[in-house]
Amino acid sequence: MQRVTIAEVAARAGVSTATVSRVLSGRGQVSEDMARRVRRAAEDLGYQVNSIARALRDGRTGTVGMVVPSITNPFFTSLVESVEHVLGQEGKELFLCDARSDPRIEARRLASLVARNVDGIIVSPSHGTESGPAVQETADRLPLVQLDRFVAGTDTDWVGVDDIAAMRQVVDHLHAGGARSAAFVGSRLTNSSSEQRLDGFRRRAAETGLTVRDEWILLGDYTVEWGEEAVARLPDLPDAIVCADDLIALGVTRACRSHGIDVPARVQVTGFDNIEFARLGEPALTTVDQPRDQIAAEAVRLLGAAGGASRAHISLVPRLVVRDSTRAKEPR
Amino acid sequence: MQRVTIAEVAARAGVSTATVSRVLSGRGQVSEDMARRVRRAAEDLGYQVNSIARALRDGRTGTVGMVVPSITNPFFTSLVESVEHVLGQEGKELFLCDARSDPRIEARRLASLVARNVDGIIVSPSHGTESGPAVQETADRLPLVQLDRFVAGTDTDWVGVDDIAAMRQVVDHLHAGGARSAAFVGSRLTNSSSEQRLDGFRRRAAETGLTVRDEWILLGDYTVEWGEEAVARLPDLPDAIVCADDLIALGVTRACRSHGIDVPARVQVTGFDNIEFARLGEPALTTVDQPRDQIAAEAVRLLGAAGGASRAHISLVPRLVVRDSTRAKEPR
DNA sequence: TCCCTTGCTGTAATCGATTTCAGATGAAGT
DNA sequence: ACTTCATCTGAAATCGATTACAGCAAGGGA
Repeated sequence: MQRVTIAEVAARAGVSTATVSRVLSGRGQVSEDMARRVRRAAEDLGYQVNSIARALRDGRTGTVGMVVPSITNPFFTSLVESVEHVLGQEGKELFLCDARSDPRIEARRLASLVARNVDGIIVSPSHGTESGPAVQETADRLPLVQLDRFVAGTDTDWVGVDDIAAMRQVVDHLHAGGARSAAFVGSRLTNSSSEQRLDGFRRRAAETGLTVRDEWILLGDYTVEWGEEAVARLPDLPDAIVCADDLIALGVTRACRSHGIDVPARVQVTGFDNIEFARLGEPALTTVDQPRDQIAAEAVRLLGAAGGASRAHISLVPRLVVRDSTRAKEPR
Repeated sequence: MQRVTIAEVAARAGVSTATVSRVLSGRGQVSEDMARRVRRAAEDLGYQVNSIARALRDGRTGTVGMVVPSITNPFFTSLVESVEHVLGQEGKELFLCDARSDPRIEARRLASLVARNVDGIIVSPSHGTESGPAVQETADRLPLVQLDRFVAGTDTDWVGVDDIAAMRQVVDHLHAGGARSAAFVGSRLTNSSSEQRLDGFRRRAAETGLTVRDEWILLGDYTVEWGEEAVARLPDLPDAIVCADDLIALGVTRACRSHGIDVPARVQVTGFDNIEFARLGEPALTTVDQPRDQIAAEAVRLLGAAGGASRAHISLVPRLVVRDSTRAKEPR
C-alpha cells in the first residue's frame, strides 16, 4: 500500500533524485547509461509519479473542472462526454460537478474547483442572473468558459448555438407545414437559453404572421413532467407547440397522445437539442441539433488560449432535424 | 490572478504561518485576540486554502474517483448523480471518468486516478474478464468498490442488485400474463450484469416451464439500436421478450411498433434499470427498478470502511415496476 | 524565591517532484 | 600543457499547508 517515491528509486539506482526526475520526465540530458539504470529501478519498484506533488511544484494540475445544471439531462450528459473526449486527447482530465440547478450549490462547486487548482473551468450556468457573482469571481481567478447558457453581465468567453437563428428555422418550418398559430413551452426565464429561444420564437412568429397569444407562452422546468402539465394548461390548441428543449417536447407529445390529440395532424410539435431519445418519441421529434463536438472543441480551445484581453463569444449555427412530429418535409 | 498564500496572511496579521493555519483549520489553541486578527487578514486578502498543498501534506485529497462504462447511458448517469449526492454530504468530491466501454481506456483512467491520489475509487467495470487486471491492481493500492457489475476473479467489495432474484420476478410476471415462451435480448457476455441476468432468466424459465429456444437468445450491446436490430433477427415471435436493460427494451418496442406487432397483446416486453425514459416508451415499459440511492450510499459507506480483511458483497433486491408493456397487473 | 504547570506562539521539518545552480569530467583547440 | 566548452550529476531550494517541538510568559504551589 505504501507508495514508492522518487527517493527510493534514486537510492536503488544509486543516483540522485534529480537524475531520476530528469529521466522519467524526459527533460534535461542524462546519459543513456544512467537512464537505463533509473528506468530499471523505477520499473522494479513499480514507481508512479505523485501528481499532487507535481501539481504543487509546477502550479498546474492537468485538470479541467466542468459544472452543469443537471447531470441527468441527456443534453448536458452528451456535452460532458464530448468535452471529456476532447480533453482526453490533450492528456487532461475532467472534474465533473452537478449544480442541481441551484446557484448556491453551483457557487460552492466553483469555489471548490478553484481551491483544487484546476487549470480551467467550463460552466453552463444554472441561472441567468443569480449565477453571476460566483461565475465572475471565478473567472477573475482562472480561465473560464461558459457553455450553452450565458449569465448576463459577466465578462468571459462563451460558446453555444445561435438560438435566434435556430428558432427562425423552427418557425419557418412549422409555417411551411401549414401552422398559422403557435404556443411556446419553455422554462422560467432564469437562463439565457430559455430567454433567447423565446425571444427568437416571438420575433420570427411576428415576422411570419403566426398568431401567438399570451396564454400560449408557458414557462416551467426543463423536464418531461412540465411538458405534460403544460398541455393541460393550454386554454385551447394552437396549430403548433414549440418547446425549449426535447424533454419538454417529449412530455408534450406524450400528453397529446394520451389526450387523443394527433401529432402532427392536429398539432405540430418541435423540440430542441436533439438528444438521443428525441427520435424515440411517438412520433419521433423534429428538433434542433446542437453541434456538441464542435461546441466542446471550441470551449477547450478557448480555455487553452485564455489570457487575451478580448473575450470570444462563439455562436454556432445549429441544424434542424426533421422527423415525424411536424408536417413539412424540408428543413425550411 | 496571484493566489494568496498563508504566508501573506501571516505577514499581514503579524503572526507566524503556524498560527494562521491553526486559526483557519480550527485545530490547536489560539487566543481569541490572535484569531480575530488572523481571520480579519485572511478575509481582507481573500485567502483560500490551496488544497493541493494540503493534500500533499496530509496524504488525503477529499476526492473519490468513479469510472463508468458509458456516461451517456442514463442508468449510469443517475447512479453518478446518486453517488455525487452522497459524497457531497461528507464534503467529498467526485472525479468522473468515462471508459467508453473499453477496458484499455478504463485501465488508463484507473491509473490516472491512483496517480491523482483520490481517496477511493468506485468502478462499474466495462468487461467481465478483461477489466480484471487493472481493477485488481488498483484495488491493491486503494480502497475500491465495484458497482453494479463485477469482474470475475477480483477480490474487492461490491454493491449491486440481485439479478437472479430480479429475473425471477420478471419471468413470473410474464408467466402470470400468459406467456408460455420467451426470448432474451442482452449484451454480449462481457460483463457480469449480462451474464447474471441471462442466467437468472434461463433458470426461472426452466422452472416455470417457459419455452426458450437458442435462436431466441440474442446478444449485442446496451443500445436502442441493438434492440431494434434484435427484433429483425428473431426467426419467429415468442410470447415475451425479456431485455437486459431499458435501452434495449426501448429499441425492441419501437421495432415492434414499426413492424405492426402489438405490445403487449402479441408480445410482452420487459426492460431493466427503470431509467427515466422507460415510462416514456410506447407502450410505457414494465421494468426492474434499481435502488440507485441505496446502492450509492452502500458504496460510499464501504469505501469509508475499507481496510477490513473481509470483502463485502452487498446485493440489494430490486423491485418490479409494472407498466403497459406486459399484461399481468400484479408484480408477480 | 524557585519550580512546575498551563497556555500560546513561533521555528523548522515535512510531504514528493522539479529545477536552479554549481561542480565535476572529459574532449577538443591552441 | 593549459584553456575552453560541452556534457552530465548532485545538493539544495522550491511550491504551500500542517504540525512536532521548543520556547516563553504568567500563574499557582511549596
